Amino acid sequence: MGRVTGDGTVGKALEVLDQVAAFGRPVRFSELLAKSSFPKPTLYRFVQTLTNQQMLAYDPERQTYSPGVRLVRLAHAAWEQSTLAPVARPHIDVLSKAVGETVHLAQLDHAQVLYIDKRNAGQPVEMYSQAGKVGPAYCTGVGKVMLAFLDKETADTVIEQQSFHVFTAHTLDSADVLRAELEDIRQNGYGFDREEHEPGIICVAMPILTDTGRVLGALSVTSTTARTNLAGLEAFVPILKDTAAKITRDAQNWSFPDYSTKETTGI
Amino acid sequence: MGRVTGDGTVGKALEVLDQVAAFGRPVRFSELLAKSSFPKPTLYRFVQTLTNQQMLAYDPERQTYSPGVRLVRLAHAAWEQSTLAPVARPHIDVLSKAVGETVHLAQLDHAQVLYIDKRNAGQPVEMYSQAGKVGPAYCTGVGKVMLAFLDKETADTVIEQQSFHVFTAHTLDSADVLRAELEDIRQNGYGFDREEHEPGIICVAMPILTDTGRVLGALSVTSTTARTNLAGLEAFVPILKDTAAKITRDAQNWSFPDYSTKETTGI
DNA sequence: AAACTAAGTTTCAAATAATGAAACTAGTTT
DNA sequence: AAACTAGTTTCATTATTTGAAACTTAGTTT
Repeated sequence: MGRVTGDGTVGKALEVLDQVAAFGRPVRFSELLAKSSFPKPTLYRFVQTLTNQQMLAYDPERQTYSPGVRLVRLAHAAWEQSTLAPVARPHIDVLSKAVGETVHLAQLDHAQVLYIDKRNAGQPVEMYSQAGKVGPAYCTGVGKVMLAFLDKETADTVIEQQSFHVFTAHTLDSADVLRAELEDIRQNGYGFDREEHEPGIICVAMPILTDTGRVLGALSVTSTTARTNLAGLEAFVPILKDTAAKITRDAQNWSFPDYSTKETTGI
Repeated sequence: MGRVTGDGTVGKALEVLDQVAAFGRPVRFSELLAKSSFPKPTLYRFVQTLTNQQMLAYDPERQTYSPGVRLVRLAHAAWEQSTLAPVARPHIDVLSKAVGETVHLAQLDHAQVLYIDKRNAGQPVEMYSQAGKVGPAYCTGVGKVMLAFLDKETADTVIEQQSFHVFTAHTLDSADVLRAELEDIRQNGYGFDREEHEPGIICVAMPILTDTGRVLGALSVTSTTARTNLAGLEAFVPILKDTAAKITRDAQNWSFPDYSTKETTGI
């Protein structure tokens, strides 16, 4: 660990913010200190500053810090402006209704899959997976199809960063096995998750590419082995391909209004 | 508008981030410069740093900046840990099914309403599209019920910061009118939005308070004048009160696991 | 109750990073 | 080709950050 930060004070403060978020629960100053490479007073001042700025929230009762609400506000702007979500939304709605299964929209963030939208079709079952959640790239459908269409150099960098942690009996557990799988995906134009991340959970995934072949993101339809199988999911390939094409089209035509009138919005 | 930042370099950088988000669309460096109080090279370096850090995203084609994806990841952690959303989720699900109308969960952030969850009666969960959105406090149901139960000092500060922009013929347009309305709300224990923000849109709102009366957030059921009226919405008061009470209870019992095992999660 | 311990907070001189006027570069328009 | 605009770099000055050490609580042990 202890990666070089660069970007001066601001970079260091953001590193602290990431560390707090990485805990996944409210965390005490001393716990943070134990994991941090910063000396005590330095870390202390960063935490104070971030708390003042509402980037962290302090619970005086438990004496713990967690990521603050200001992030929620900022992220809404990010989601609307810097992700595929607003462009893809209407198409995902249609897709979701047509297939009657859970649909995910994801992008690549560093070496991880970042889920940016989701539709629970049928029953709103189990997991509250939400926009903003991250997952591994090497063992998810969306992750693999995005990796498959990256340029070689980027792909190598990203593959190197995969943990290849074995989640199930089907998890691809090395770069070599993964590379072979990616070659297959390039041939087909789409990919599967064969219970590689969670037992019983399978999906078909389709990359969303620009006209020039650059990876924008990926779509997937998820189901369970109890309800269907890979052949069943493969039936969704045409509609997935169609949806991806529409998102590509709209993403390229996407242009932002050049007036800055405050929205009168209705929630 | 040239408010003092404090918190040194980090505070200034975050001010820049807010400014970018405030545009609500991708923005050029020069546009940002025109609105910013920082000299050109200073602003330039902040924007560079924030872009390096993925807090901003740069579109080289259009030469514009927008809030970056790193925020989406961080906000997920904030949403799960520093808001009422995870505690309220199951209760809102129940409420939403029972009332068959749109349900909102909000908190107060500075002087604004921050929506942290939403259920669209018809469709299943459609997250993040609305979580993170901010709205005015003086002319929304959730805003007013939260203001009504703040301690006097905080309330005064917050009321002072309201714009009292007139959205509709029913918008409360001054601090005095608002204060009278808040008194009413304190009497009743709940409040309405009588088309104050958008024509045709009405809601009942219920505060979520701790045992000691501190404001945690607010719930609302929204509908349209085409479908119902205030009397119709008032029928939801008992179930709203019940839901709020359950959220209060769970929020107080809420305790985080003290192990930090990485989640094996299933998306 | 004194001594010990751990967690959190403050101090302050030294080290470092941020600052911004001015100058420069690369496009665009007159 | 001159004038203008947007974006970028330079560098001496200035201000902020840094962290070892000391201090303050609050909790625990002897």
